[in-house]
Parts: sequence; C-alpha cells; structure tokens
Amino acid sequence: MRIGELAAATGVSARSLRYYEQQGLISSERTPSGQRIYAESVVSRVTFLQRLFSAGLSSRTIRNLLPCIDTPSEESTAASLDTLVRERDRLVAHIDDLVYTRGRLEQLIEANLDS
Amino acid sequence: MRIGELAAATGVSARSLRYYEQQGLISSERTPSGQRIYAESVVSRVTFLQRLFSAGLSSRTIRNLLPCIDTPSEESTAASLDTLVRERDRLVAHIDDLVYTRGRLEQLIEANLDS
DNA sequence: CTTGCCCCTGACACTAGTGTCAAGTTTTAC
DNA sequence: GTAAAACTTGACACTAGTGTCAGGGGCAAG
Repeated sequence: MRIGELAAATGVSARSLRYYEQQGLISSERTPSGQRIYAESVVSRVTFLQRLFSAGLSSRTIRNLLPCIDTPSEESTAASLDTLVRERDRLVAHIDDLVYTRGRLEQLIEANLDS
Repeated sequence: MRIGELAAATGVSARSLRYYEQQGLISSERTPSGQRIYAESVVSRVTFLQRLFSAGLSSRTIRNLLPCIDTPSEESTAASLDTLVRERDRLVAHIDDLVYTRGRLEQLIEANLDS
C-alpha cells in the first residue's frame, strides 16, 4: 500500500508517516522510482505508535522499546525491556494523578451546580 | 511572599510564575518598586495550576474556567462551567485511553518476560 | 557604602510533532 | 498522449511552556 492509503487507513497524515520513518519507527519498501510501499502490518503498528504518542512517549523512547515489540523474548531486548517497564510505571503514576485531578474537577462541577 | 519564596514553596520556577501571571492565571500585589508580593493562598492555586497543566489543559482553557474556581455558584460562570464539564469529559476519555494503553504495555512486558 | 542576593523586563532558544508550501517526478485515468 | 492526482525531498512555521541571558534596580548585613 502507498503512503496515501496508509494515511487514510490510520488517520495519520502522510507528513507524520514520513516523520515516523525518519525516526526509525516504521519502515517501508521503495518502488524503483522511490515511492514508499508499506506492508499491511504497518497499519496496526502506526495505530499503536499513535497510542504511545498519546500516552506521552517521545519518538526516542518509542524507538528504545521497539525490540520488545518486534522481537519479543530475545536477549537483545534487555535495555528495551527496561525502558518498557519504566514507561509502564510512569504511565501508572500519571493515570493515578489524572484520576485525582478528575476528582478535583468533579468537586468543582458540583460546587458550581447549586445555582 | 516574594516570587522566590513562592517558587520554593511550589517547586515552580520564577520564570513560570511570571508567565502564569502574564496569562492571567495568578495575580500579585506590587511593592512601590515593582516587586511582586503574593498572598498565601496563591500557593495552592499554583499547585492546582500545575495539576491542570499536567492534565493537558492549556493556559487559555484554564483561564476560561477560572470563574468556577474563584467565584463558584454565580451566574457569570455559565460559559466557565461549560468549559469545566467539557474538560472533565475530555479527561475521563483520556484516562480510559491511557488505561487501555497500560494494558497493552503490560501484555508486552509479559511477552518479553519468558526469556 | 559596598557587597551580595534577590528582583525587574525583554529577548531569544529549545523541543517535538505537525502543517504547509515549493519544485520536481511518477502514476493513473481518460 | 495528456491531464489530474499522488508521490518525492527540503525547508520553514507554529505552538506553548520553559530555560537562560542581558542589563538594570532594590534591599539588607557587614
């Protein structure tokens, strides 16, 4: 599939897809003339990348844990697994914080509802 | 209290405190020479601001809901309350998304642990 | 009075992902 | 074969909160 199709399939702009490739997060074949050709599996990869971005991971951090995604259960993923666990912990802490904030907002809504 | 003390008390840089004031999120008295003097109550305000920033609210959005914070239960907060509810909903959706992402990361950790 | 520390404003830099434009090439459709 | 649509690289802009530096003023302790 070409970049326009991938963009349509994932909702990610072609600009961003090229950026992801530049950051080493996705890969593509090239036609003889240089146009990118993506495997079908890249769709779910891009979706997952979006999810990680939305969770606040940087492209650098994501690149660090790619071995855990691409070749699970191999020795070469020691540092990758470390990054993965660290990001999970960071995410858990952030969720806890957001849940508390949600409570604060709901208190505020209640206090403003008795009008 | 002066800006250095407020910075120490909140862990927010003086630079950021001046920025918050510029954005209309906090206010201060001034000494005749122009130095900022903060009320004690600004400490908790700044702490809450940090919380909202960390939840992804922009300073513009925060300013919109300040009426709900400063003068709860008044008519003038109709638009403010609307913003508040909208942000609460956005936050709830985001938390749900992050919880799902946490599950994905934990699946990934598990898949990489059987080495 | 002077030393040292704190404060003031204004300006510029940085990050990091994305938008957008330009100029040129390739593919597709008629 | 020609026109439209899609692709290429490269470059520059933007956001928004923060860091940092410059050049100047304020104020307390010695």
